Amino acid sequence: MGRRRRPRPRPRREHLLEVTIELVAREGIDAVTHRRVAELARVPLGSTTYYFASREEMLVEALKTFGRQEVAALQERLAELPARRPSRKRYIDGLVDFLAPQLGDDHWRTVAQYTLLCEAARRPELELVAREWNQAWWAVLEELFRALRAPDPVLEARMLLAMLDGFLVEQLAAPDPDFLAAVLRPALRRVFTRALTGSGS
Amino acid sequence: MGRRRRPRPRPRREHLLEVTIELVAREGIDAVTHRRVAELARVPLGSTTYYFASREEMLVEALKTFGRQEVAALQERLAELPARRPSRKRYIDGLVDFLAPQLGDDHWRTVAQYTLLCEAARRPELELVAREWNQAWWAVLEELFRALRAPDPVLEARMLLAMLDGFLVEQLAAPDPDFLAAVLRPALRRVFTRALTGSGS
DNA sequence: AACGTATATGTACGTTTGTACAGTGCAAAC
DNA sequence: GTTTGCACTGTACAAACGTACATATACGTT
Repeated sequence: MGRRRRPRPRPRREHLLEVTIELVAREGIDAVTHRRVAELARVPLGSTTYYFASREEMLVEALKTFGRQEVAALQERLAELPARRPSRKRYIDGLVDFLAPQLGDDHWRTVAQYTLLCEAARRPELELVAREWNQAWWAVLEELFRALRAPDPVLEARMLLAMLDGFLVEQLAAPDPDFLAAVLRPALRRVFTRALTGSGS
Repeated sequence: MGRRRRPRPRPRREHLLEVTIELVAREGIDAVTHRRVAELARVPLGSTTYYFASREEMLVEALKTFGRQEVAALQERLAELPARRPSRKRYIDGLVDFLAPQLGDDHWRTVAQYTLLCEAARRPELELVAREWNQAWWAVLEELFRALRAPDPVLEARMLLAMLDGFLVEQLAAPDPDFLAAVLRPALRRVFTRALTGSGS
């Protein structure tokens, strides 16, 4: 919680992990080599083998750390929605605001996120992080639908998360500048309206 | 006519592309090297440089071809749903049947699909294929909702595709054996019921 | 039979890669 | 003041890599 007032001395290791993730997102996993990471982090080559036993470990560690950071960020952001008597509109705006940066400035973080999921299909060590990430979101959305007195918050949450995932994945490849207004907001409106009326089997 | 040695009915190049995609899905893009591809395809190393100008070209070509194959497969499968007077149940079953293999035998194809999308975020050459894939699905689902007389087939289709994408991405990392019955089918039921009543803004 | 061309392959070369490791500096312990 | 231990780094090297290219083969044309 209490943030150190030292701006400089961030541990080397964490810095390397950050650079690695950025590299994964911007240039692909191929680009993650000891030398490239060292160059971007402005540390000597030896550092990369000092802090990590192998390239594999460096990469996996970076992905895990990143995934957990995203979960933490989500929960932190969640705390900013106190919402005693939540309105539907407020939640829609909240979600839109939450997703908006992912389509712009934080675009590369989204790329990293879904690259992580793809990689988790192949690497058992990443399965847990992927699962944690899903569950964090489910919890958030489930809570949300519960607060809105939706009849079936659990399924509702799973459906909404899937939809948001899908939208982000689509935007990965072919970003649409008008996506927020043209698609996301209407879609969310529809989801919330329906969830509240409880129509459907 | 074949002298004696013509066991290769399929052109070499296509075979290399298939092997490349399989490698991407099963071992990651890292694993795609000339030597590894040649080994798996059981062709001499020289072949890989003969058919492709560079590793880059081989990889991109493989991803593009794969993407287009998936689109073709989708439309082919679509033809098997003639459905003059479609019932809701029939479409649900159709979609479930269509997605089911992706979670089992064809799991690695799904991995390849979303790896392709991630890669398209970084490589402009892949943007078009990604877009084509999206549009093919939109067309299919839009048609579907239109046939069912849903009030807003366009938005409906976009929402459903996003949801399906999302579900598949989730299953990538942490496959749930009971996913079809426990999540997908109920979710689809709900989507279709709602779309037909037309509730929502 | 001789030739020409497209297809195909084995080998070799310069680079990049992961990683080991001997060495350096430096602060605390003695 | 010397020793010790540890955080750190520069260098070296075998292995793997992408790619060029000279050579070989197959086959239609002449």
